[in-house]
Amino acid sequence: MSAPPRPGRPRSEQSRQSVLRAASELLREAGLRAMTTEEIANRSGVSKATIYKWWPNKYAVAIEAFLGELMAEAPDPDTGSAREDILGVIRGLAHFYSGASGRVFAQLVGEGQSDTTVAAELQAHLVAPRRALMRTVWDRGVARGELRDDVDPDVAVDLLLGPLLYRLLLGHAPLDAPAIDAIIGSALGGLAAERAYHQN
Amino acid sequence: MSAPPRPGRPRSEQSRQSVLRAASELLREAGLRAMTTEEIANRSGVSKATIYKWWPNKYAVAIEAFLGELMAEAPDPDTGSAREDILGVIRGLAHFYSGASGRVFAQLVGEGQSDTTVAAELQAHLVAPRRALMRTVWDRGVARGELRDDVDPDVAVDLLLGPLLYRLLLGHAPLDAPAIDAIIGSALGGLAAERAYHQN
Amino acid sequence: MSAPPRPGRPRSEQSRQSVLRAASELLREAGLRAMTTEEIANRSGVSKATIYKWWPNKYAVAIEAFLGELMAEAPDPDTGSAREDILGVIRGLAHFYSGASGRVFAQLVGEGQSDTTVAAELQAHLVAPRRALMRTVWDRGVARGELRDDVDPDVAVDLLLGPLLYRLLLGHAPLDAPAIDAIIGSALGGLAAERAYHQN
Amino acid sequence: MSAPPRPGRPRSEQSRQSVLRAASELLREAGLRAMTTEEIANRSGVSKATIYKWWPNKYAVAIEAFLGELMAEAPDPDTGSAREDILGVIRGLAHFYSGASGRVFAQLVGEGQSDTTVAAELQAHLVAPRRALMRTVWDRGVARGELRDDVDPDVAVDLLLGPLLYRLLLGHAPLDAPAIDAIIGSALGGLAAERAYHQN
DNA sequence: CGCTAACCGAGACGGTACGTCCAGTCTTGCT
DNA sequence: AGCAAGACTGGACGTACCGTCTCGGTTAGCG
Repeated sequence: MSAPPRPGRPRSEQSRQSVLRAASELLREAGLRAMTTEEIANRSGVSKATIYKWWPNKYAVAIEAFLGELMAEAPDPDTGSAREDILGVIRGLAHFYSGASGRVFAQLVGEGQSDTTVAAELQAHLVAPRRALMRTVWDRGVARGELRDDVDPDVAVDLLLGPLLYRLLLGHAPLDAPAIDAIIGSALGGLAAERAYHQN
Repeated sequence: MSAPPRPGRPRSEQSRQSVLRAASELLREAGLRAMTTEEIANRSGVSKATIYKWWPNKYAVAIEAFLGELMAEAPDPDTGSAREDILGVIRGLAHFYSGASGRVFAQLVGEGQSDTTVAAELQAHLVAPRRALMRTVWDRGVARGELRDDVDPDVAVDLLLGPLLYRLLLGHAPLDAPAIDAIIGSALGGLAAERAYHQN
Repeated sequence: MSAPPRPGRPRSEQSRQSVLRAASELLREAGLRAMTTEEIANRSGVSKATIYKWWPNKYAVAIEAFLGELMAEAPDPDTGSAREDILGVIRGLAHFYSGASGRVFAQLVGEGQSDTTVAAELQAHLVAPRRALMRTVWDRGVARGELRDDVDPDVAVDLLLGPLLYRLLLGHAPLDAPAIDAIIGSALGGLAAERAYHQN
Repeated sequence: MSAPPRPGRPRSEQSRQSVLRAASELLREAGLRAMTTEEIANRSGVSKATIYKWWPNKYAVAIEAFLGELMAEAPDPDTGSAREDILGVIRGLAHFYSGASGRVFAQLVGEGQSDTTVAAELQAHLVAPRRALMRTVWDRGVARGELRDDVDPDVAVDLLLGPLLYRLLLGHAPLDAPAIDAIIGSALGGLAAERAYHQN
């Protein structure tokens, strides 16, 4: 049931948490790049050697700290209406992106462009789960006949989430409630004037 | 009309080009982060002091080098069909994103998450022009009655470009031709099963 | 008579010997400075905590390991001739200095320059006994009238042993048999051309 | 005549001196082992990177700092008497060994036991010159008939200098004036009771 | 045609963070 | 109690890169 008692002094849970807490604060105060391992060590009272023993570099710490904060996964709203479900998920996401966490997330994505490890971690822990949730919502809507069954689900998810990321990372326009509603509305309704226009 | 003739030796055009060429090579070979000013100086035969005299830091060099390569702006296809115009523009963009330039662009966007200056330069020189082009195409489609006139053009552009950026930056799915066509097809046709479903 | 039986598990003699044996090997293979407590622990199968429980630091382990190897003290030759006695002692010493033990000894002396404890241990266990032996030989020679009775015995011992240490520690010349004989011969005979020259 | 003007900014002589001065102070205050490169950088106002550019490690800095302090080489007394010449040189040396410089020198010799580079530097700059001076004095004494011509000069020098080093490094007895005189007196006069005793 | 201002290559420099290493201590649970 | 295993603090190490700063030498174009 519990972990097999391994010999030797066990890893200090308190140290782990102090490090993650300190990293979390620094991420908000200074940002990912400006945060230094040294400062994490100072704030947390945990020595640099210990930090490097458990994490390969500050980005790994940042990701774990960031994930720890998200606590619970975003819940599946399941309102009975595909449109409302989608809006629910996306609004939650937009709210997350708009706050301090959004900046940190964006910086992690940025780092991921040059650091494969960061990208993989992000993919596994932050991107995939959200795509999966959206996929669940999508499949339900299709099953109920509210959403098109001739659209590749991956494409559909990209169409719903892509614009948010685009705004978060390029920052050319806000991510407020009206914007979200307009984006989702247009994604569902389509951009072409005539339905017949679509013939893929 | 032309530059007022200033006293003293004029800036060396050859140095400028050597630097940009060297930076360009390094961007492809090593990536944005791994590229060092020192190495640009070595390869170009231009001293670090001169580089710092004309550019504030290596990111400015990278952006200028990167822009110089793009040469001509993407042209407006203007085929007579809004759908074809959009496909033309997006296919060109996807091709660009899929190559080596795409990686560099992604790294620049990544850097922009922590560096306001980089973000602003990207916005001005790489993001805005493309949005503008897409906007032109969009407006023409609306005028011809092929595209909806009740959708905010900014939202429409986000819907068309967002999924591409999403795939480029998160890398969860490819950016090949079939994917592009599916994305654009779905964006135009909408995700909802019934047109009436849309009522924004 | 025997040790008072203390409560609890007694110190493991086997651990002690494993540590000393491992330290001994490492001293020869890597030298005093490069030898780490960690490695002693690994090789000996004795934990670092146990090592630090019984020795204050790695130098103490090194000294004890080193002493253990010397086993028997150098014997007093007592040949009947002071000259031969001196040569016997010094030759033994030179032989010892010339081998691997000599390097270790030199490194310990080196460490003693910055670490008082090491210096004191060396003094007590390695330097004093040899000086004492040499002093015994000296006194016997004086008593027999072979050696001068107007020379401070400490000075005499320094004169006989000093050149050896000098060669060991500065390494400017070898410590082979002819060199030893020449040194002792000159020390006994004196450097001045005329005996009368000496008038201290 | 002067150095050929090499391109680039010349090495800062001021930095060099600041580093050496700071190292010198620290050697006296803290000793060789306790002195850190970091602290040299702080005191001197010279960055660590610059220090590591010009010296491979703190021991190289220490040696250069130490040598710089010795300024002039010890002069050849040349009094006309070999005995007086020897006494002059040795007394100067003993005085040097007895002071703060002596401790530093001893620590350097100690370090030299584990670090070949340090040993070589010491040999070249501190040991060899003194042996050379002593050799000069020796040869003159031999030429004048005051010193024995049947003793290997290297052995003679070892006999004169060895006991000093021995006392410096093992610290079993002082290096004061009477000790010096006794040592040199005995070295010249020899330890054997009868001159005939010597027959090497 | 020579003056002079601005250019430029070479490379030293201060600063800052990095990631590593080792000494020595502390904490488990087993023997 | 002793002990193996191994986590932990503290602090120095040497490296790397950034952006600034001298040097000496070069190169327009004005006077």
